[in-house]
Amino acid sequence: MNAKAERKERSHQSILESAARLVREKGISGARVADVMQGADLTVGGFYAHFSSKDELVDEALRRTGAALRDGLFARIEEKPESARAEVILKRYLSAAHRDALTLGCPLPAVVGEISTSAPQHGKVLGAQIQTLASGLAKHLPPGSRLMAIGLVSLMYGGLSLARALKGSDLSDEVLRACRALGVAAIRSAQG
Amino acid sequence: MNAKAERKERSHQSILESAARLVREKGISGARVADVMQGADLTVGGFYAHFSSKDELVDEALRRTGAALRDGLFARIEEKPESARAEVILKRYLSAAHRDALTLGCPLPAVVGEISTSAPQHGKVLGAQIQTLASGLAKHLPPGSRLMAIGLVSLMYGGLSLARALKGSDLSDEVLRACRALGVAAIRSAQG
DNA sequence: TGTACATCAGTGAACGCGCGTTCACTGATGTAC
DNA sequence: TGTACATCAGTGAACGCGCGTTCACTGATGTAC
Repeated sequence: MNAKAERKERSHQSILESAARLVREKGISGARVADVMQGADLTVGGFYAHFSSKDELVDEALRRTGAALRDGLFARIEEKPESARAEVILKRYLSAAHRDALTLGCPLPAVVGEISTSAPQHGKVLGAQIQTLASGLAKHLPPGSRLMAIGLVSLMYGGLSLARALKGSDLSDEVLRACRALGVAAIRSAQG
Repeated sequence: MNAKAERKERSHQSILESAARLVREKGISGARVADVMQGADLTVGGFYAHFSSKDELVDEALRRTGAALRDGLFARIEEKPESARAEVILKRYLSAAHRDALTLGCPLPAVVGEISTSAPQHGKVLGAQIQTLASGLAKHLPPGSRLMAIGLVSLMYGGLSLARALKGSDLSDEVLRACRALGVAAIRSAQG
């Protein structure tokens, strides 16, 4: 029970990574089980040896993409001067690079809209991810800025989401620019 | 060709209204043709006497919901003192009532996420709606506030979208409150 | 160590259901004379 | 005005396809003795 279990674990991770990519790019309903398996170099039938349902996979994929997003946003943030950190996080999130990297980065734009018509557990998972993200951002704002962090997360999500939906038009770039300006002004005024 | 044409026109409007309701509530893919027709007290088969495809219906529904949203947001806004107007619009949009009125109000939360995987024309229509909304808001901000208006629209959309996705949790109300605070601060600082 | 059997991840096809679209038909409204 | 025919919005069933899930089977890995 060694090589066999290891191989299975590798497959499990491949499936999750493939699902994470597809969920970010096409949302929950857009991430078809057959496509997920193909992305992991496997065939559909084997899926249920790893997950009891698509919904279970989606829950895990949401947690994984949330963690990956935070890793990226907060990476090496201690290297920046303390007062610049929140601004750096905001600008990383609201960058053209992040908008264009569909299979990486934030899953929220693809996922939030279909949450209320999908399995209720997904809403719980998403809520937890958003809380965690806001808390992470709040650490780089003055004490007592919990609500401000939530507002900034909403602004970031809203901007990225619209920018992706409008991708290819001038408006898409303007949205990113406008949200960065609005966010930066808010952060600076909070820092007094 | 009178009573007949009138009846057809009434049906046409019923179908559009039904589609507008369903698109706001469940998004594009969630607004099934059969359900739309049922909502208009008609049966599926008759649909294609009115629209050549579901995509054509969706385009018209998006335009209609956009116009209805603006009507609501900007209604009787001249009755308010000039300096309070932008704030009133922001608060109308980011209200719990608007969050809870799924079949009325803004279609963006249900629709934006699936735009990039749906018919390209829908993206065009949506872009135009967003432009128009931002322009309408800009009229109630100091001259030259186009970018600020775009940022505010992004914030409003982001907040409402998250609040609807998180509906039922405390976080949902906090999101609305946080976005109102952030938006109000931005408007006031723009007004100097 | 070798041999017979057990396990189980992965395959590929099938099943059932939902959805957009099509189509033969109906019956009320309208037109021709 | 009345009568025979034409039109066409709306019906209800069927079609085709996509998708989640199931299932009989395979073959490599592991276990018992």
